[in-house]
Amino acid sequence: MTIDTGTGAGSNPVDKLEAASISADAGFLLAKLHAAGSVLNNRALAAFDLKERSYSVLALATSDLEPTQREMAEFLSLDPSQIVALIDELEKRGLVVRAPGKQDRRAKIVSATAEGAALFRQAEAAAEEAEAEALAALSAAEVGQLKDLLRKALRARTHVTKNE
Amino acid sequence: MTIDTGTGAGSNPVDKLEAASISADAGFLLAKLHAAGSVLNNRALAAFDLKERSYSVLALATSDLEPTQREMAEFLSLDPSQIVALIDELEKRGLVVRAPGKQDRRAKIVSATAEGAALFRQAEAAAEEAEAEALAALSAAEVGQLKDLLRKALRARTHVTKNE
DNA sequence: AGTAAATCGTTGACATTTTCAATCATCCAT
DNA sequence: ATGGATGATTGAAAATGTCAACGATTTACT
Repeated sequence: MTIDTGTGAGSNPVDKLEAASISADAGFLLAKLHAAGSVLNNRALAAFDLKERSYSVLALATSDLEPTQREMAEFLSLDPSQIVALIDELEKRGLVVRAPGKQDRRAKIVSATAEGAALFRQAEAAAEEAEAEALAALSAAEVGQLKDLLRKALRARTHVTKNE
Repeated sequence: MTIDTGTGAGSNPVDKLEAASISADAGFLLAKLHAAGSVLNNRALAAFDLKERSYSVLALATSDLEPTQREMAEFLSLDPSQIVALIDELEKRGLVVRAPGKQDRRAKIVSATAEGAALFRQAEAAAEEAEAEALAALSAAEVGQLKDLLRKALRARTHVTKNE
């Protein structure tokens, strides 16, 4: 695997745009790093027939938190109907199962099968590699700082919904 | 100094999922904050009939950097054909114009009209407010840190394209 | 207990966004 | 000059996002 770091000599002609005012925008920087990371993530996960979406659902199902579909939807900022499709797919592959909620039988608790958990562990390792690659320019300490800042920014989030 | 936000009163039932391993993933945190920020951004920009996408294009057009469409596409991590549509729209509204490239007449340099620049300045103010809201939990110093880390992570980026 | 309102998952329709191949015009190297 | 690259554009196909409606439950109220 050759990591083609071209930045040395070439000085991409696009770099000039970094002088634009929008480069100072946190949302823009966030979007860009997220986009770059997604590519690497999806590339790594493709080996397991997963995408970021299904991977994150599988991650929640593998935890012992007994998440319901609705909780997943909210946590992942997805529409509940999207969760349905993702779980249908994972269930068809025998990676997760739906069980009725204990106190609320409308709800469905999604949990990973043994296979699902095993696949997740492998995928997780690949995802961690991808993350390392995406953040290669940062030291371990800086990665920690970055995560802390992101978490802190998110924590106070007053549950932003799209409407209203 | 422990800033124990949140858990006191509401304690959303979804918060339990934060214990999932995926919460430690930088890509996931990035995605989540980006999603939350986008909602606020788009909400703020709607007042000017702009979305994040058209806003960022307008931002580049307003700069004196004379970006071509291809440069915009690469800089914004968008497909060139998407840029076409965005600029068609902005041009129809009289906010930007296309001019043939100086050395390369295939290329088209996009620049804002006076109206476009004026609209951008207003929209920019609104976007800054939205950003402040999205990052309200961070101090000014922390916002600066966050931006620095994001920029640093992006700088070394070896121009990741989707296909190999 | 009985009823009305709210919630969960699901489905299906529709809009928006992404992705990609094909095309024309222009540029660049030989 | 000719052939191979590159920039913009178009259009089609696939993937995603959004939303309203529905049956099955739960919850709140009387």
